[in-house]
Amino acid sequence: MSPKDILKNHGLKFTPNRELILGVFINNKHALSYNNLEALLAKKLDRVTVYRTLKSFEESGIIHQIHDGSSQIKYALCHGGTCSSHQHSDSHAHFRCEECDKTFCLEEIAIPEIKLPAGYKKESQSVFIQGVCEVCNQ
Amino acid sequence: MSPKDILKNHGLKFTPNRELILGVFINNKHALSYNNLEALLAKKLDRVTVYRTLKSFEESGIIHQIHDGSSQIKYALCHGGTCSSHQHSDSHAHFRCEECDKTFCLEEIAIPEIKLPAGYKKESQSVFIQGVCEVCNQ
DNA sequence: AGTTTAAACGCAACATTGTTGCAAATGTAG
DNA sequence: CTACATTTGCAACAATGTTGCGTTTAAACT
Repeated sequence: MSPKDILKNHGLKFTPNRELILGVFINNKHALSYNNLEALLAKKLDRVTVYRTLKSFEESGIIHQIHDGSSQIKYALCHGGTCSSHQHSDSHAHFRCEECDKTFCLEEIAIPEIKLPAGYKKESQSVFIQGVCEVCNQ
Repeated sequence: MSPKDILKNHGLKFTPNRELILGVFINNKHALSYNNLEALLAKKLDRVTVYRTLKSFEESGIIHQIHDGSSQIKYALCHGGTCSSHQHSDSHAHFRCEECDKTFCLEEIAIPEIKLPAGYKKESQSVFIQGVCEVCNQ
């Protein structure tokens, strides 16, 4: 699906800036911070535009936030079409490789049920794993 | 154990500032960000001092970092004496209550083994759960 | 195609979070 | 009590993110 179609399907206007930013996500399999994004964007976009674009992508279910150990919030494409506005089915685990320092989604693995102590109610959970990825572990 | 003893046991000098900050952690069961800490410290300490104190507490195994969904890093006391310099046995889950907006450690619950895809090597993992805590869930 | 209109954009300014260098103050060992 | 390394506070800086506002632009509608 082209960037244009993705934007339209999520009810967003198609603009050159959005096409650029979405393209960077499509071409990179790992999660991106604002910092990463800026480095990958040849053309300089205003910082505000980038942040606002990230926010609208997130709110329309195109990307989701990932909090890895770093101080920056990273973003990655949502897959499977299960994400929508304000309801991210962000149920997969995230993995950061300590060698290449990339963070990505592990859609494949199942996350076992985690039991809370009595009295607690669970709304969402996130599992974050650090180690060495399959590319670096060779 | 008094703040003075805790500091001595971890090889840190005893100073009024450190006593104050450690006291705030002892009196609060939940994790604290710099922001929280500043609000709880009656006496105004310099921002630099607080950050440096947090860093030395962390490096000596008194507190550990917690990354909850917020943009700020939070800290909580290490329990069980299993943490030491640069080797935090941070194997428990963390929980943030959506009602009282407090984050704390769930030392009690066991975290099931999470299997990675072939080729990946796991070094550490963290489990973060959001929901309603036992106090608010009534 | 031309007009309209709400959305997107860029700029300036600001807020928060965290760090670095340096000189002065202070805790602790001897 | 002295000496010395550590801690502290100040000033300055850097990174990350937000807000307000006037201008531009995508796209819907004649």
